Amino acid sequence: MYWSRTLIPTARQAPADAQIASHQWMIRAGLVRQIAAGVYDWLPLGWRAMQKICAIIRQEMDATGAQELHLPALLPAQWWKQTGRYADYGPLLFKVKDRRDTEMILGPTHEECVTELVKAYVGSHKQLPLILYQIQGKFRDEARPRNGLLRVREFFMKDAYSFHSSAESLHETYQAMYHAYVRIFRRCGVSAVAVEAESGPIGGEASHEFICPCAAGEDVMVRSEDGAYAANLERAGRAIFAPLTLATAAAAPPAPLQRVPTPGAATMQQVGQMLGAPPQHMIKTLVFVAGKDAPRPWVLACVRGDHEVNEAKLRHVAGSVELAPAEPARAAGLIIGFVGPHAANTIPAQLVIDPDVLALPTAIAGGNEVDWHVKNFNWRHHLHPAAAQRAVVADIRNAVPGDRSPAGSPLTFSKGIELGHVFKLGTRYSQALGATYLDENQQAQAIIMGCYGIGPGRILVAALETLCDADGINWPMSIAPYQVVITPIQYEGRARQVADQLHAELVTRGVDVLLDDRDQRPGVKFKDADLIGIPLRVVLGEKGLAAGQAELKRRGEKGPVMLPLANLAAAVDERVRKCLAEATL
RNA sequence: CGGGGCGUAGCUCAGCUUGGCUAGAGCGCUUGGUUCGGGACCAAGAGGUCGCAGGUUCAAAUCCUGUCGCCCCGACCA
Repeated sequence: MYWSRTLIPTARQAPADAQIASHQWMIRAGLVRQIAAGVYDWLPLGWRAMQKICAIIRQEMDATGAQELHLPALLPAQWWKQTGRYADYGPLLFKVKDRRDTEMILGPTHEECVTELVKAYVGSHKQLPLILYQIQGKFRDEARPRNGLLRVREFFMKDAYSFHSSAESLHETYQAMYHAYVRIFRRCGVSAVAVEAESGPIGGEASHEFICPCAAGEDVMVRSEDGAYAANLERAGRAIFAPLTLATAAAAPPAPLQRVPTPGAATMQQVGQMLGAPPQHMIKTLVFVAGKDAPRPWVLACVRGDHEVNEAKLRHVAGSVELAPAEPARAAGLIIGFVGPHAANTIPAQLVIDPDVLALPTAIAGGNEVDWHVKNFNWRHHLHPAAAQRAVVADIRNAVPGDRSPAGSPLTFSKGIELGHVFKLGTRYSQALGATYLDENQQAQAIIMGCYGIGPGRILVAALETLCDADGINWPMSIAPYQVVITPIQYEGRARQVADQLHAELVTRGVDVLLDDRDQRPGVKFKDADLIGIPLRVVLGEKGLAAGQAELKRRGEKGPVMLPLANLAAAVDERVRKCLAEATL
């Protein structure tokens, strides 16, 4: 490709709106253009990189025996209501109506769609296992798109879905996908750490996330110093030393609950300041409702004042829960902001108590009346037997620095970008939608499923976040929009002749090459080449040509190497292959 | 959804407090010339519904009201 015929709008300045490095470089290098919050044009250069990433994903998916297909973005809302995800996704789901008022959605993911497909055509165990995948646009009506291309409303996604007649078969495919993912990220030149994850609203039983460590990431991963444990924050477990029960909790010398006024102080910080006590000595009690059908029972989650309730962990012990709306809770006597565990003495609520907060012999807690807290709370003395009987002690808080892994190694916390996610879904979707097969005994069984997602756009963002330098992008050879840029110092005479010929030969050899034929000063061409980050640059200058030589320089390395003009294309081609091979190792 | 900030040329921004001539600068763009190994210089140009609507006023980029959009923090989130 000749540069003068491309659309590569490089810019000296990034727009003020672009905050993170990847976003700034993407715009300065002319990869994308923003259209609306979380909506972007992919310009030719960015689209080439994206296609390279997708090609690698396709190769690795195909190698696992998966088959690519294409599914619509526009989907009937009906399917989503059937699986319950219409409600679960809530406002995150893009909803549209057609002219006949039929409710449709723009798919954020395609479990329903692909399950309906398989339901229609797969009826026998002999047709299983089956792996299907798609790479296409998906939609989410994000509350707040942000961080450039990291959190957007329309995005590309590779989603693979597997269908099985046994848990063993699912496990086999899960492992195959896991290893394919490791290869994909390595080939794309981005680092990725596999961490245990919650499967979230998508449902299912086992799950790993692949996270690229970098400061701009929105995910928190938790790893143990011994390297044996890695999980995301939502999932991360911790070692509980000397576990307590309500019966063995510390019994402080009996002291009556002392009411203390805390006008307007509904947060731990406010209460702590007002009473001059650190949050570690306070009990935070959050009100949840459980189940789906009214009357939904109350669940009171208690953690230490300086800790955060982890809803996923809470669900493991209390089932499906969500934060209670303030008004109904207040009507029931649970004054949000001033709730204490002893509310369970008078209200039939289940207490779920984190071990750390149970270890407090005497604590400050909500007073169960507006603008009042209590001092001297003790679990043994101030909880009635009935309430204590309903109570459960379990790890329900987020891990924090200072915690140890389940095996006892200190935990470290770092940020990262979620690049991919693999799930064992089980039969959640097949059951909801009636996708069954006949087994050897002619019995109908729900198909067992797995699903495996990768965000190609996030791979690109991760590459930019981790590989750029002061001059611009430094693409890995494998996903660079062009592999080689030819830069004649002046595009005329001998240099032009050599440049044209090298370009033609490289094209013939299948090398992605860009020839900077613009009438620009050398400085401009060098700056632009560095900015858009082409891995190999061939410079044709007067002196070199006179000596029968061209310069070959690797982006990011100091000096060039001189190559003879004879067999120049072959030498460049070989260098490209070498770089590609290194990435595949 | 709560809090904060911002909308003036393709990009970065000034002008707004205290209303008043033809709305400015740098970068980018066009034309001509001189240049040519790391974002050149000179000269001449093109380019604007000052986000939109309404209001106040003799007069609005500037003041008032509403509205739309974008960014950041939080809440939320396969």
